[in-house]
Amino acid sequence: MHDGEPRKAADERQETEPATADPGSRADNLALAALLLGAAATLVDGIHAAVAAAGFDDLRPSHGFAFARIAAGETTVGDVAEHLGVTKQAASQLVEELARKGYLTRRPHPGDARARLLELTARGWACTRAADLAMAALMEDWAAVLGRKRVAALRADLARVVPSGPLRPAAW
Amino acid sequence: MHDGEPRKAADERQETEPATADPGSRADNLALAALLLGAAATLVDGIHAAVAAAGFDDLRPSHGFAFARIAAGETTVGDVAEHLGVTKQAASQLVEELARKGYLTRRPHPGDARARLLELTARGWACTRAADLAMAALMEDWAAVLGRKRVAALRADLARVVPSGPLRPAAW
DNA sequence: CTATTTAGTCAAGTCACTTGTCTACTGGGT
DNA sequence: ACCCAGTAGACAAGTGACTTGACTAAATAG
Repeated sequence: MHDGEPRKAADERQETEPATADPGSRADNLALAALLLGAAATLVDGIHAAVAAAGFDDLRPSHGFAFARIAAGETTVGDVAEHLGVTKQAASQLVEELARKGYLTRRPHPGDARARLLELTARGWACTRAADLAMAALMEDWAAVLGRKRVAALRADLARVVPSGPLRPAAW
Repeated sequence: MHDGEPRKAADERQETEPATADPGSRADNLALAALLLGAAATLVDGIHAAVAAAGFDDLRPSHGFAFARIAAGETTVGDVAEHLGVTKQAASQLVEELARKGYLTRRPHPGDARARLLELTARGWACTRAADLAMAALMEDWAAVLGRKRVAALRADLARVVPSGPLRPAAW
């Protein structure tokens, strides 16, 4: 935060306003912060509600983050732990719960007898598909209001300022 | 991962509204979702780290959400509870902790002997100021990359699609 | 072949929440 | 004035998702 040059290094035109003035009022900053948190909450809550409505009502939002990693393939408990930012013990408990509820199976790792490969069951895939549909529906709503170009601009702008991370659940 | 649905789901809707047709690919949706969650996490973690570095290292991010409400003035424990989306008991415990650590005081409510008005101490205000500075610095960084106009556009676009809420901590 | 690291689980402790219960105070109704 | 349902808040106990600690078994280095 605020490292290096406060001088502009951007290629966009912004000389119309004094760049040394405040980067937005306190109220504006607070509003943007509230909007970003609200957007994230809307996303997570919306997907969670849709998934629950689709019959998968024994899951919490953070389970979806584990699904995202497992669906990528070649996943172990340790991978889930690192992805979610929790201990291996916590990931092990979470995986055990998902296996007990029929969302995934654990099979021996072909090349390492200590590890176990996690694979989604049909139910797990159905749940993932429901989450994808809910997310697409939400984005469709946004596109209906803003237009696809502005949604794309939103994505592009955020990509330039947000450090890419492993898409882990919020921890606060 | 993608074996679930190669189906394109070409809806019957014609180009009556080109903006509502295809909301974007699954990868794009996922990317935007990841960016929004990442932005929220960056914000919260950044502010929390800056506040801790300023000497207020005995606070958790969710305390900041309580500060935001209390700083607005005329706040009771029940207000904090509603604002944070937790029970009154949880809010009471949180307030007790903040009072014990010297961030706020509880004084009798002038018009209701049951209630107690919460007020930030000098330390509480200093902490709030540190959080504001950190937030402003982060926004300045964003403005340095995107330009002030695009940050404003970000705020305006999000305001159109995100339902306004009480700025409460994430619960997932 | 021994020593160290790694994957995963079992067990117990932690802590921010919850529900349940209580007191004290408010305010409206008859 | 009184009664009484409703509200503000705190105390106590329980819950559950996490943690640290200890352990087994298997891979890997030397």
